[in-house]
Amino acid sequence: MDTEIANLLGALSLAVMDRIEQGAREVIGRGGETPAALIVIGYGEGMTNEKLRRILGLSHSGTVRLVDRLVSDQLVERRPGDDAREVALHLTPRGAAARKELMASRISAVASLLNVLSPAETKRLGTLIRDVLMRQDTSEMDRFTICRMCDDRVCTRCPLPTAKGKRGR
Amino acid sequence: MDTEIANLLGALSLAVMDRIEQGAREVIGRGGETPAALIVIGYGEGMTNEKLRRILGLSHSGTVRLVDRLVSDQLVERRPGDDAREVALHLTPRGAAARKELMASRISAVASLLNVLSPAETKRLGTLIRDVLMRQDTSEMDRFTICRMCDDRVCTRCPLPTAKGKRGR
DNA sequence: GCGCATATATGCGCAGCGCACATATATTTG
DNA sequence: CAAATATATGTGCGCTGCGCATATATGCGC
Repeated sequence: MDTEIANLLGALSLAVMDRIEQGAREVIGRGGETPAALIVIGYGEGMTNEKLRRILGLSHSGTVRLVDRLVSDQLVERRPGDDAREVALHLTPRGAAARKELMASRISAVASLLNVLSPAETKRLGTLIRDVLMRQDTSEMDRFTICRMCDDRVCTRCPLPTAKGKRGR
Repeated sequence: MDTEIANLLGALSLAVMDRIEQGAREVIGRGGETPAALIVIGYGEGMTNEKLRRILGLSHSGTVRLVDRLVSDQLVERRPGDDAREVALHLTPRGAAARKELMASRISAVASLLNVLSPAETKRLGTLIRDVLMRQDTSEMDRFTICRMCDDRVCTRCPLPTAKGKRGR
């Protein structure tokens, strides 16, 4: 049955995200969309509050307060944007370091679940996951949303259609 | 690279959980571990607060307040347990209906991502996911935790070692 | 300049959760 | 059997994460 496989993927995804979120909380001491925000801000220089908001799927105020937390944790700083209405978000050195640690923690959390497969099985699984992602009908923003925790040092060929999922534009 | 595949699984898992959580919030108007709690309570009659706490990975008080919410939403009722210290949690008719809707929403959310694969590909993916889960080194409680959103009408042969993952015991 | 859209910030409140503590019932031990 | 201990639940309090409504500042078209 197809639903049985959907159920299995749901269970695996839950296990994966549990581990990712736990690791993220250990690294930066924050939960919710805060770790994703740190990663997204690092994709490009000068991410704005508004773009971040759309990628994370939060409200305006929620995003402002999230950035407040990142600023007070000295991981991010607000600089004036080219457009004087905008705030350009930049990682501090501490923020860049935390971001790297965050992504490493995420990869290692997933890998620890995955390393029970043989290399051949892993490769087959990778191909299938790539196919699933490649064939999704995603808007530009959807792609950034799905990729909001992705490790851009590792994801050199993002399968999502028509974008690399790497730039904060 | 192995880490590349880990990254892809992380991205897919995030997409899957985003959709599951959004659907759950639409069905019962609550987030966090509340939907999982409703599903877990439905696995068996007389789930206790303490067992629930361990499965969901929450604190005592967090669990009590979570159950308070379910009770005030008239989805769950507290009955005296066999052991007079325990509270036996039971779904109300409304709770059982919400639970079914919750699980259906979850399956359909995952299936909508998965239906881009051919039947043969889907089957291969199912086999690989089953292998990943089957080979995990999980404690008894880990299994309930991983299965805390599983649809017991669909998951007739849970791959997790040494248990069916179906009973609330 | 004026009206409107865009981007950010703030006041306020709620959901979800943990810590510390209190209470009630079982279980073990002397 | 009584006392100490373990187990299960409930409560006061506060924090994090977030949304709604509103206010302010800047850009853009006319």
